Amino acid sequence: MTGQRILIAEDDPQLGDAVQRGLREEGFECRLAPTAALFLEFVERESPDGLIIDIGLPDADGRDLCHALRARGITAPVVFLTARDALPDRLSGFAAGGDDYLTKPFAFAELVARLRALLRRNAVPDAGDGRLRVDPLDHAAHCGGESVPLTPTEYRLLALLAARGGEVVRRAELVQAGWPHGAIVHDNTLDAYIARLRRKIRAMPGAPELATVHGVGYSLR
Amino acid sequence: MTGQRILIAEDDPQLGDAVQRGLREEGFECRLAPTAALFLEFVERESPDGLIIDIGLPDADGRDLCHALRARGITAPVVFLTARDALPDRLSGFAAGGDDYLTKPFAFAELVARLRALLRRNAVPDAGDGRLRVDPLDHAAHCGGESVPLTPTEYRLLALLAARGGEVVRRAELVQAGWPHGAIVHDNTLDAYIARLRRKIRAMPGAPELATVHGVGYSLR
DNA sequence: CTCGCACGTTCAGGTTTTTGTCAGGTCTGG
DNA sequence: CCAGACCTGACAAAAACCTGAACGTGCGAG
Repeated sequence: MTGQRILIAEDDPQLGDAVQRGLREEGFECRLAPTAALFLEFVERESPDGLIIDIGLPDADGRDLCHALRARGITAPVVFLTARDALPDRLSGFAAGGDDYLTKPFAFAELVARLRALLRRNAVPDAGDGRLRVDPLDHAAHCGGESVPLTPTEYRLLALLAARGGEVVRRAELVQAGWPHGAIVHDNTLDAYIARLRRKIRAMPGAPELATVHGVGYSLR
Repeated sequence: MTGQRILIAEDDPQLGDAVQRGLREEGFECRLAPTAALFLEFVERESPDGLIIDIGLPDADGRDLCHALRARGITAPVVFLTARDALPDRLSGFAAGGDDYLTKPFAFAELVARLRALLRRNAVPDAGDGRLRVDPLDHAAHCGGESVPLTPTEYRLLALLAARGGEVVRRAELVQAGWPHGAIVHDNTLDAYIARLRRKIRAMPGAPELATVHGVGYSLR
């Protein structure tokens, strides 16, 4: 439920899917890239908070990929996944700029634990300047000096809106993010939550406005 | 890259010495503490850049020691060493606020690689000193002049909360930390312990509040 | 051995928070 | 001006949580 964004490079659809689903249940937002090329594209576009890279990708070695990321100034923590656990392999992973290394088969709980440990250390609180910040550490929205607590559903929705900056988020996307278990909710339910969020946000001075884009969705400025 | 100060808690003189010598060759400054009590003293006095802790110390569990460090606002990265590599052991290490976990016997080169990876991103996330201290040596909580004794389970829970400063700790994490042997406990059991902790904490003046974050977990302010 | 104590766990019940929905109104684009 | 989209206060059901009061177990003292 932290809403931190994780990007996964994994070509085995079964494993990739399992990891993705598991992380979502742990509250991460995540996205799967089956090739290094796609992965690079996503990284540039979405600047995720954490990266998981399978070393054996079809179109590149994961370590080379990591090296490329670091060369471009991307500093998000990297966890490598691999079938080979010989020592030289592990060392070359760290040398490439990785932060942790897990050997398949691994326990999913351990992946989560290690990822959390890395993210905890990487947390950069507060970009300041009037922007709205949704903080996974205290499950609240911050803006200016003020802050308001959020319920789980409110949190999921606002996190998505904030993650998109000022971009419009379609209603369907919001519904998917707010009710990840595929619950069926009346169309109106989203409206109601938007209203709640507006009221909470208004309580903070200098907070952005939750603007309606008629017939499409909402955006946060 | 040279001169980073590493503090090692290791009671086996042979292993401790080997690690110390090896790290010196890699250009670290380092110091060895054979007991938790000494380790705490050195940490306070020298504020090292990185910590290596053997979980099986003679006078305390290394995880409790780590808890205590985090509760005091010490944020230097921690690598655990241990002979046991069962999954619950590893998870409890991370839950204690550790950053990495190595199973003996380990390759020295890997220790260095992991330590370097951690130091590389030691951004010092700044811990808010909550004025509540948990002491692994007498298993008690201290605050202001007062102090309250804690039962083992209470200790594990409160230590995790204190280690996270004011951050929210998820229910699942608390259960994992409080019952590291994977015991199955009713959901309600955690509630009961929280209630007890609240009562004990309230007895101390100026103690932080154990706040509920509905649907997520608890936090200590 | 037996008692009392400390600790861990569970139960039942009451309280609070969250959630999904509705009804009735307002707004928007065509 | 109309239909459809949106807004919002209210509310009842559900979920989550709190707490006092047990119960069980292991252990040390007497």
